Amino acid sequence: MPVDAVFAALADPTRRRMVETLAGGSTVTASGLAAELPITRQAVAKHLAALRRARLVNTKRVGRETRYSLDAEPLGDAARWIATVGAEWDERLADLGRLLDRQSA
Amino acid sequence: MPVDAVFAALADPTRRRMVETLAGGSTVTASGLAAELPITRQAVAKHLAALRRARLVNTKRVGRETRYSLDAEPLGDAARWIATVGAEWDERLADLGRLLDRQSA
DNA sequence: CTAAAGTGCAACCGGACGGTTGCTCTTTGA
DNA sequence: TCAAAGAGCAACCGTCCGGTTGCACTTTAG
Repeated sequence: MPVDAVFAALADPTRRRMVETLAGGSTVTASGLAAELPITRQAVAKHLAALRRARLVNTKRVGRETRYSLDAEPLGDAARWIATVGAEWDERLADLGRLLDRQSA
Repeated sequence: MPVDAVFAALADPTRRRMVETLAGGSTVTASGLAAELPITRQAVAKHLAALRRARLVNTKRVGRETRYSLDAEPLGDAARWIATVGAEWDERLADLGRLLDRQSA
């Protein structure tokens, strides 16, 4: 299941911060990203690999640097799962509400 | 950050399946859940503990059994994060964000 | 009263994870 | 041309995770 990798990727705060940075539409390199974070460039590269595993990020080699950009489509899959489960929950609440209305009348 | 625990909880397929089961509104015990899964009762208990850490599940002790029920509210937090970062990318995610804002108001 | 059911706690195991250091390779710019 | 920049690969370390077994405790049912 690809949604596994998406939720796993989003579970790490460093990775979420990276996604937030990329959300503006900017492309970034591992070294550039590491300059703004308290971790090593290699650690950043590992996080970016996890995001790439979740298809949340695209890579493009330009000369000696690798530029990463966001692909938000897998986010839709995760959101869809949440919305589905939540819909059943809301349906249950709707049922409970109708029951209470009937009993109070 | 509580959203850490939510995404981490949803990253495991067994845990997502449990949430789907609970989404119907039913309450369940660790033993009852283990009967339908290919894992031990103790493993189920650990998964339920992870869901409880994410506030996705409520516990209620009744006699000798512990009954678990779903609390979908933290799902809204996760969905809201996704909708925020993905709003510029996907109009559907923007719609989800507006929906969540309306429901929380 | 006693045995079974349901739970909780603790220890253990293999593997994945976050992070580091060290090295090599390619590309670029002065 | 040659050193610096950017990246990739590999090994290592401590910790967490999913899962198991074993045991003790409480509650229920016959």
